[in-house]
Amino acid sequence: MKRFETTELSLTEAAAAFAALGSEQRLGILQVLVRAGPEGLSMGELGERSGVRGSTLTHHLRILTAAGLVEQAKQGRSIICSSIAYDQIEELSRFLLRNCCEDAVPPLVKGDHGHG
Amino acid sequence: MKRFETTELSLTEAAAAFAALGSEQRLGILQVLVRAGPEGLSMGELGERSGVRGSTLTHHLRILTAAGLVEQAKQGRSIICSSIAYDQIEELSRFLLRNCCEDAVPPLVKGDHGHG
DNA sequence: GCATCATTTCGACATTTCTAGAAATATTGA
DNA sequence: TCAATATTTCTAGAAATGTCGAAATGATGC
Repeated sequence: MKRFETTELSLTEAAAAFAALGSEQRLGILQVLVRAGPEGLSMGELGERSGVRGSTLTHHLRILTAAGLVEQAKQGRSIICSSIAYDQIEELSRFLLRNCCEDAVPPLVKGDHGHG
Repeated sequence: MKRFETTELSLTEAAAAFAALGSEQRLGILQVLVRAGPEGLSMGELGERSGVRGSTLTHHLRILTAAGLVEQAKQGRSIICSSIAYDQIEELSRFLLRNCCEDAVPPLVKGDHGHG
């Protein structure tokens, strides 16, 4: 999957992003990156802090980057990973609630049931 | 997993909730429920609108309710399902960004990188 | 009790995802 | 070029998940 623009997420893209978050191991990895802040960490450092290393770490990072949740940039012989969850989360939340109540029974107006 | 209180989500609970959302099929089901609004739909009606029926639908609904995203209530010989994603989404977003930058290098103050 | 309708449980099979070791690639410095 | 470091690709077995039909459960009305 390619990186997301400001354009709306498709069902397929959103499901992939949620699936990426839906693993304790990957959520832990992302948490380490969120804690590390925008400067990011190398794969090696990330592996040490998260407890996931080598090919397994590569595997999970591929999924997280494909989902648009993490960015990777080459720097010397390291790969620096940093969370870009900040942008994605909002988009995913929007996705979940969009079209809310569109098919509800007539007396109920779109968005009019008090959940914010 | 039991229903969530206002208490903070654990890593395990959050991962389960995201995993529940991480299937195109379940996301479609949830979308139908969100569109239907708070009144909800019976399993049968939900099956027709989502295109997922019988034991497969039961299977996915079990996952969605366990994740705290859908509620089920018996009514006559039907089971009425309704989305409670409204509450859960906020909690999940909070989960993803919590502890942000906590481990960042000193010059950077917690939360101070302009994505907020 | 019996027939019917709505939904779930069970069991089997197909598919996907996870994990990890070994080999491969790429960068750096001597 | 060689050795060391950092990471990825390849491969395959193990584990989890998804799908579906058939039988089972449970509610309703006659």
